Amino acid sequence: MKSKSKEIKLTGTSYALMAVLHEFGEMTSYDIKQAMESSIQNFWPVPHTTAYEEPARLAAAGYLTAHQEEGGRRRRVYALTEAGSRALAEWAAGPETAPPQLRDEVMLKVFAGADPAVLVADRVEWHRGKLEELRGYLALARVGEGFGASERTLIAGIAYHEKMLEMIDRLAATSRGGD
Amino acid sequence: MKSKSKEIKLTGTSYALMAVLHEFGEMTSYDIKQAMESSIQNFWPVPHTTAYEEPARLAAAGYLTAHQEEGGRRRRVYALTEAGSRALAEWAAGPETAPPQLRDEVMLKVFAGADPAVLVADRVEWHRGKLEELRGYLALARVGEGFGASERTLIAGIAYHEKMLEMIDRLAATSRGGD
DNA sequence: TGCTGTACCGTTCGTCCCGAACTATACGCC
DNA sequence: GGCGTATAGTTCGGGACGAACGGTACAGCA
Repeated sequence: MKSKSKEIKLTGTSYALMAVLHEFGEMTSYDIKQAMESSIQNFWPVPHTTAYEEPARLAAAGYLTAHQEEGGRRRRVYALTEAGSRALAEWAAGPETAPPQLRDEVMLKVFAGADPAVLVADRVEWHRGKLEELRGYLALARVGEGFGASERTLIAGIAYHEKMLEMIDRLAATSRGGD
Repeated sequence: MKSKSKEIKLTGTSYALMAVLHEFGEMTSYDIKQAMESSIQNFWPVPHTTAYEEPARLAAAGYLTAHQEEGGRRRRVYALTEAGSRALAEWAAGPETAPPQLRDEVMLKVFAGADPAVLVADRVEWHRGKLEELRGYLALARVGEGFGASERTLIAGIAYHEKMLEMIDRLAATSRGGD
């Protein structure tokens, strides 16, 4: 209708990126990357190159505007277009969601016959580190702009890691007791 | 050394597949698919086409043998080679693991501003369904061959879904109470 | 014995996604 | 003005995904 922009498939990652732009307005790729790290990272992880490649894709399809700075790093600044906002809102309003997916290499190794002991100890450390990290982001978010989407996501992330730690505890206990 | 087979990168998915072959021996793609569904599915989901494409890749690289049946469906039967077993064992023995990754579209939608109510209700149902499914597999596994890798993975899967349900409860409670 | 319905089984293909490796810019500091 | 380091940005090859489709087996029944 409004322009002969290339049709692309909007994926979860596309929406994640647009949601960030929706919350914070104009951003460079680097800003996007940072914002994702301190918000939805836990529930939708992406490699940092996504913050460079995906906006270009979305812009080509008309969901984002892009202007490149003249000097210096010649960064591109992205913002949602009307079409982008609409697509995001429509998607968010729909009741269908794909089932959640977990990828856990520790479990995979255990499945392949590995001894859980060391792997699990590292994993516990990892979750604890994540908890600290998220609590840090949360503290910043509260000081900053009050209550927003990022904050809710961070709270959920904290709950998630706590539950995972409980799960590890429980599995360790039962395998000690029940074997 | 032993043959000029093509070098490929072994990914988590490669090892998942080899682990299944290690546990059950010779299998067709379809068998592999079924076995993965009733074991590591929760911790390493893959689309069913993987069970057809990946073994071919692995066989070309010398990690699997393949013979095709003569009549009927002309199915290919795969088995681990020496090289495959070794690669799997070495990988499983190593202490490094990639951090776990979760992808959750419900959280993503909430982040994008969606109302959690309906989404969460569906999600609770989904986890309950999974619990039933896994308990079913577990019952079969126990009747079958006794205690194996699959069974341990199923038990962990059950713990996982239970914890996720707890997490949802808790988040619902705090957002009701704390808002 | 042949038809038809349905469950089971297998493959192709275009696009998306990933991560290793690399390059470039900014800026403080000696 | 050169050096170190943190920050910012890009390329590219191949793995992964999922929609769509095609083939095979077999039971039931005419």
